[in-house]
Amino acid sequence: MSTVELSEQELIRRNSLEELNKLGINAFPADEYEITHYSEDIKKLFEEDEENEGLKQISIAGRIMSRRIMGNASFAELKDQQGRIQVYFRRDDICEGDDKTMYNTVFKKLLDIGDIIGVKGYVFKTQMGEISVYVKEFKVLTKSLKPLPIVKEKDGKQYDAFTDPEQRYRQRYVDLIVNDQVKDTFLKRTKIINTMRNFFNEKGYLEVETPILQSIPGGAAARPFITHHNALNIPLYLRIANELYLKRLIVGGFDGVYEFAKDFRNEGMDRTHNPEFTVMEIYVAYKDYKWMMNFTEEMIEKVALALHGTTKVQVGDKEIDFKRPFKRISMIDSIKEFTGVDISGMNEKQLFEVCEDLGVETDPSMGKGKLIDEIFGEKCEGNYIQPTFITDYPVEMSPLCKKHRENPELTERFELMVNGKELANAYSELNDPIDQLGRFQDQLKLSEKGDDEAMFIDMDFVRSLEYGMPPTSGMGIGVDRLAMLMTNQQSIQEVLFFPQMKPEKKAENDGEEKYMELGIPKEWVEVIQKLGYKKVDQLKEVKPTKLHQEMCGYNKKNKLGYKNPAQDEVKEWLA
RNA sequence: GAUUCAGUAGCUCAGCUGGUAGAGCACAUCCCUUUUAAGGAUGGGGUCCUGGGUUCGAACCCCAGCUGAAUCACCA
Repeated sequence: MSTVELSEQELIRRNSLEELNKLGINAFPADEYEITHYSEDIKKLFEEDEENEGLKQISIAGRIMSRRIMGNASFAELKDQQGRIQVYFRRDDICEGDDKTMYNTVFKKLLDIGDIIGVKGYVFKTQMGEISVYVKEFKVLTKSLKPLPIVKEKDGKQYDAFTDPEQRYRQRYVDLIVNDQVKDTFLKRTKIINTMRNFFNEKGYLEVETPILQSIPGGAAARPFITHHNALNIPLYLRIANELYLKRLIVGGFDGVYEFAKDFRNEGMDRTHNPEFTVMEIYVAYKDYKWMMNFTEEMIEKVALALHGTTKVQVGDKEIDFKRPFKRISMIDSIKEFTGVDISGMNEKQLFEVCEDLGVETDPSMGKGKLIDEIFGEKCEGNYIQPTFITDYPVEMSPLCKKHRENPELTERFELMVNGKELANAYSELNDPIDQLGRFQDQLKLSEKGDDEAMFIDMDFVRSLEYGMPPTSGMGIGVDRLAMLMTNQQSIQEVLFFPQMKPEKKAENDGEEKYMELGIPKEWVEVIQKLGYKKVDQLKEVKPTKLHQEMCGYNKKNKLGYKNPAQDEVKEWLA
């Protein structure tokens, strides 16, 4: 990077780095630094027993988050993995002899907020009553060259918070450094996943991995991302679901399999959709969707308890209670409840009329299932704030789901609605290969009719069913959305470390060489670009005298100390 | 994709009706002290998102674009 592009504060830090080197201090040392304690543990241990022998000699490391520098004693705040702790530097303790460089120069002048240091010393309590580390010795572990946003806090209120969403998501590392509450969300996310994983493992179910690159993107209805395999010379798709692979494993004889899967869908992005997202899918043999409802309830209740110690979770301005059992209602009953219309047994034409009456928008490509789904989505879905199982979906909507044991127009399917949105989806899995093939073919017809999200046919999956899949129930749950609910975040970006963003646009400069070809000295190229002439072509349009003046002016203003070019030289470059 | 709002110092944000670019924190220099959003004084720091236009004059008005956010649409 050229020096003209650096801010004043960055230049000062680079300068400090050089000064450290001159003092023989490596600002990026290679050797291990021993850590005996972390910040929060120290505070806890000291609270319990101020005479704790283990705290008389400790070694910690972390990032400097604030400094209060005084004459011969200073305070700083170190941030480590657990949190923050104050450290106390005294000149004459750090520098025992006459040489006070380590304190006066290294600590006071050459270190900055953001630098990572290691500290050895003992724990004590200051006059102000704050548990702190008395520094006997410190070591520079990493110099930070960019200034951090400064966030101050008092009584839980933040001052000058680092809030710009774009910067927070693009530079999540900065977000994590300065915004302590962000880390907490992600710790909870992991805790959610671990709770589920332990729950499954205790039941003896097997965690598996299935292909992400698939030649047929099956198992759901969505537009896939396409890529290409060179050696095989075939298109491959990033998976939109892993369902069909997990069921193949049930065929293969595993009675319970699950996967925390990244899926990819090439669709719109908004507060609840990211192109890559995490879904947990689980399949258990010899069970049905009723069993799965109980299982799902139990799992979610466990997650809430693990996170909050209670089943009640605050989400926005609502309190959601994940205590078992959840309410259960069939889709048809739900529609009856919210619209007063009983749609059972209606044909496509009648359903179109119902939609018209209710003011639900339709289009001619819609089939029965889609119409019912549309009514439900418009009129019912948003009403389910407390966890509710919606059961028995129309057969057209669910090509992988077993027909209802009592009504062949319906399927044995449920979705779990929470806070007005779908959270989980489950079936008694369709295991009749003939029925399955027929449903796939119906999907193909839909796709020919113009439905671009109808499913692809996976003949190998049908073949696997022909060998026989035991009756099985499967469930999928959106992990990101579960994390949003459980951590009270309104945006999926807040529960993904690195949400998808548009690429940062780079200012398109012509390369240095192009300028130098014109005879412009290297040192001046930066200046000319900084003046706004990012392309060589732009130079052709500017008067040499003007450019000459601008260059000399810049040189003077920024005290670069370059030798100004003669006007004739400038004229020659532009000739 | 549509609409609305926003983009000014490293960060958070002011900037009136178009007239010399501002504050707090951070940074630098000096003084002082077991301080905690903790001191005091002084100072440096800007492509006012980009490109056009209107104007004697644009951070401000107009047009186009870029980036982000919210709502809607599409999409589970």
